[in-house]
Amino acid sequence: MPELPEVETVRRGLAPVLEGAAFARVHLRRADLRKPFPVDFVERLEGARIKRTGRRAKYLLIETHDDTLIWHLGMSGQVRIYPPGEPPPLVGKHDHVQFDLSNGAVIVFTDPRRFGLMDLCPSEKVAEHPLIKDIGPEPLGNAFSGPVLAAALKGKKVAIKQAIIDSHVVAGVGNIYASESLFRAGLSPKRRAGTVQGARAEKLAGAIKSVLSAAIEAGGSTLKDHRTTDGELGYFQHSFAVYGRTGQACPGCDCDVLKTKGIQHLEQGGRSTYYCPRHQR
DNA sequence: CTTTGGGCCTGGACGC
DNA sequence: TGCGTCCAGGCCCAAA
Repeated sequence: MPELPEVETVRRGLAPVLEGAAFARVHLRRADLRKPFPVDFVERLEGARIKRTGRRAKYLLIETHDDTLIWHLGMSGQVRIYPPGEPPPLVGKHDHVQFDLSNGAVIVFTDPRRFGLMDLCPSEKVAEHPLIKDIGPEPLGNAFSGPVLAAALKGKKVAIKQAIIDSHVVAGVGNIYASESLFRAGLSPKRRAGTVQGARAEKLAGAIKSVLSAAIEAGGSTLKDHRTTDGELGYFQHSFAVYGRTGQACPGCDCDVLKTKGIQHLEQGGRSTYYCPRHQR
């Protein structure tokens, strides 16, 4: 499911409910998702007070005094908050984890495809965690800029589309926002990554920032699975310029769909890419 | 070192 | 209605 904007949307929903509360009970309904849960997962969390919520790339970071819960939503993960006083939810087939909080709220993690994962890590060591340590800069942070992106792309022979979904290059950009960013930057997804330097890198870095920021403001994009923690749909999918719009008119140029072919679809590294060949070079 | 491809899972859409 | 096939927002890891 989720790329950076969807995970950030979930984090923003969780923050006011989690911060300052403690995990009262943790219900684990299976031993593993993509990876096994730590054997002492429940006992380490129960009773722990939550100091803050964070996010690194597509990982949610739920920081308690001792441990930080590192939580990935995978492809199909959803997080739902049931406020205090709501009747306890029925346990669904794919509801794998439930957190009962000291403030009475209940958090349920549902993940049909089970590509999500949870791990625990001493809070002071999160940056060195194997899942986290090699991730590139946060695209919305000051550490990400045209020159930084250019340096990461230098010498790369893969297509720029594949380069920007590589988490070592920049954190949190997945398949949808890669297409959308390249559209905003006017760059062809097929262009060799190493040729994106100087002004082109500047433009692409700016495009990544702008599209991710806009998507967060819209509560993310809901294609199938993504929901906010209230169960609401995101609505940025209505703002897609190219993703999933094969054959439709390009919103960035005046190409006549009857004469040209409009938005095109191609496959790169086994993933779908969408772009306008006239608008993007 | 970089790049590619397989694998992990389920469910929904589609064609017959 | 039922069955098979294909596709999906991620990412790890082995192999080339």
